[in-house]
Parts: sequence; C-alpha cells; structure tokens
Amino acid sequence: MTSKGAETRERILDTAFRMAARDGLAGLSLGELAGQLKMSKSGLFAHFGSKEELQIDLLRTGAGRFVERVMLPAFQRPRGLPRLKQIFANWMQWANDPALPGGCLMMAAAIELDDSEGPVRETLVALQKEFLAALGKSALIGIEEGHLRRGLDVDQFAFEMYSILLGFNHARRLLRDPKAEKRARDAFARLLESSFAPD
Amino acid sequence: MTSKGAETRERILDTAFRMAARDGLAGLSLGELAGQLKMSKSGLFAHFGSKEELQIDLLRTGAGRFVERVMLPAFQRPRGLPRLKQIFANWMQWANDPALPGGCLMMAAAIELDDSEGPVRETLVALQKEFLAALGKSALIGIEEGHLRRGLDVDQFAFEMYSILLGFNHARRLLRDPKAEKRARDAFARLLESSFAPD
DNA sequence: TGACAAAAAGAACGACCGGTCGTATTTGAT
DNA sequence: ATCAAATACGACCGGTCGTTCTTTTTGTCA
Repeated sequence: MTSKGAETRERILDTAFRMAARDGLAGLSLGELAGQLKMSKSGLFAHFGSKEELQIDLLRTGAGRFVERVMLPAFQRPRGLPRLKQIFANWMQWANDPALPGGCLMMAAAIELDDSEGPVRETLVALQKEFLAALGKSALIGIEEGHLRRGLDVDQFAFEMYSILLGFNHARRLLRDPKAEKRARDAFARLLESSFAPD
Repeated sequence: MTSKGAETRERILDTAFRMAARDGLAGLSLGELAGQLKMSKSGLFAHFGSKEELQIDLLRTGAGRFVERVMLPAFQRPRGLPRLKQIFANWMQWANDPALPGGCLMMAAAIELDDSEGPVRETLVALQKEFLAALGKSALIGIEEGHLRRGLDVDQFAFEMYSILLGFNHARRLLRDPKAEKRARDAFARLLESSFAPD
C-alpha cells in the first residue's frame, strides 16, 4: 500500500526531474519546484533533508528510468548484435523525448559536475561507470555470439557508442539539425561495421 | 595606447572565462567575479550593460581563443590530413587544459543552453555551426588533396569528429579515466581509416 | 596645472535563494 | 473514537542575486 507520502515523493521527483533537465541540478530552484507542485517549500523539505539529497535522489531515479526505458526493453531481444542495436535505438528515443526539455539529465549533470567534488558527483560517476560497464558487457556478449570480432576492445566500443550519443544530443538539442538522427545512425553503423567478426 | 578601461575589460573577461567554465554561464556570479577581481560589483557593471551581454562576450572571446589556440596553429601545417590531425591534437590539448577547470566553455554552454531561447543561445549556435563548417571544409580539402576518399560526407565527418571530442571530455573530466586520451585517439584513427582514399 | 571625461566605488533596491521553526492538519493503526 | 505519527503549512532567517543610482576617484590631454 503506497502511503500518501510516497505518492507525493513520486510527484516531487517527477516534476523535479523535468525541471532539473532544463535548468541543471544546481539551477533547480526549490521555490519554483514547490510552486509548480502547488505546495510549500517546507512541505518539500519534509521529503528531502537538503537540496543535495534531492539532487542525488534525482540522479538515482533518472538512472532507474533509463534502465527501465532503454536497457530492460532491449534485453528482451536476442543476445549480441540485435540487443546492441536495440539499446542504441531506445537510447536515441530517450534522448529525444520531447517531454524532457533539456534532454537527458545525466548528460547535463555530467558536464555540470565534471570538476566539482562531493557526494553528488560521486553518485553520478558511479552510475555512469556502471552504465558504461553494461555497454561493454553487451559488446562482450556480441563477441561470444560471434557477431563481433574477437579481440575487440569492448571498453573502447562503449566509449565510442557513448560519444555518438553525446554528438547526437548536441546536434539535436543545440543545433536543431534535422539530420541529427541520420548522423547518429550512420556513425553507429560505421562503428558496428568496424567491429564485425570476419565472415 | 590601450586605455585603462580596455585593459580592465580584458582582465574581467579572462577571469570570467575561467569561472564560467567551472560554474556555467548562468551559474557565474557577478558578486564572486567582482570579489575575485578585487573590484566592486558596480565597477564591473560599468563594462557590461547586463549579465546577458557579458555571457555573449564570453562566448565570443572563448571562440576567439579557440581559433587562436586550436585552428590557426593547425593551418600552419600542410593542407589535408596533416592539418586535420593537428586540429584534433590541438583540440584535445585545449579541452585538457588544467588552467581551465570545468573544461571547454563551449561544451558546457552547449548543454546549458540547449533548450533555452534568446540571444545567448543564438550566439552559441552561430559559433558552433561556423566551427563545424570549418571542420567540414578541412575535410573537403583532404578530399581535394587525395587523402580522403571522394564521396565522403564531410558533414558526417565533422559530426563524428566532434562526437569523439565530446566523449573525450566526458571520459576525461567526469570519469577521470586515465585512458581517455588513448580512447579518443583510437576513435579518431578509426574515423580517419574509414575515410581514407583507396590506395 | 586645470578641465573634462572615463572608470570605479558605494549604497541601496526588490526578488529570490536554501533552509529552519513551530504549528496545524491529515492519516492509519488500534 | 482515539492518538501518535506522518505530512504539510506560513512565516521567517541570513544571504546573495542582478541591477540601478549617485558620488568619488582616476586618467587623459590641452
């Protein structure tokens, strides 16, 4: 039985997630957040001890949603290449979500926190490393399945896959380049091609 | 001959540039900036009509420095492949500059402003498009010189080259991956390889 | 050196920041 | 129905925000 508090907590995180994607974790204003939720700032504070804790919670729920919407659905697909392709496709859709102005919170936070210190940054780094490891693991399975060539550096593969998505985000969100999707897809195709196992 | 005011203006831009790279264009605080320059907030304000104008000036001077430190030196090198490689090398050094905590201001601004509106965003978009066009032009010269294959989509090339740098910034600044440089270099090598002209 | 402009300082502005406090209201279990 | 815990409130804290005004200092050049 979800208690009342847990429900409100979800509502808060949901709205805060959108706002933080737009304004950044630091730019997120508790006053504005409370206003948008039609509740008092102090009501907010009952759910989070501090802004920093809220930021960490946001990163966690963001990562949870990402896994839920990008990774898990892709794991329904066969191991190896099909799964990798599905991850990429889902990811583009995720980064493209019009309901999330500002784009992926993780990417925004990555730049915002890159030279900071403290628990928020550490949380993000842990989540990102975890995710890159999952990408590498998926590539490794691709090798096992005989789709990708033996000896492929799977961490390098993950790095390049991530880079393409960063580029996509840039072209799509900032430059509003209508070809952004094609650009990213072509780049990924090229990455796959140079990773294929010999026939 | 340079008037006193122009000198101070340079000092302001220099310090503000570093601070903005760390805290973002919005996170940049005029109070803190004034304090660091050992001058009053109002003294600062005499040089810029508004914070927004300062932000635009920062983007412009940032782009100027970029051209100066990354592009121009590379244009000393022979046209085509050597020049492209030099741009990439200079760029990595630029994004790596320890004197610039927070990394490249342009990349930070790109994410910060991606879904905003207004003159600051427009300035950034114009500068980025200009730069991507310059990259494409350099690739085009590579084709003319016979280094890169005819039919290569130079805009796609520029997109992928930029993506690698975004990935490098992420791995280097956020993850502090000691292999970040190698990752980026290898990715660029792979990009070049698949763009080479047939022997 | 004195006159005039450019540059910087100082004080204050309303708005908002993250955060605290004591109190009221609601909720769920008994 | 009762009562404690969970939840939310409004008022308020010290500070900082970007910005505007007036005044003082500094630099420039005849």
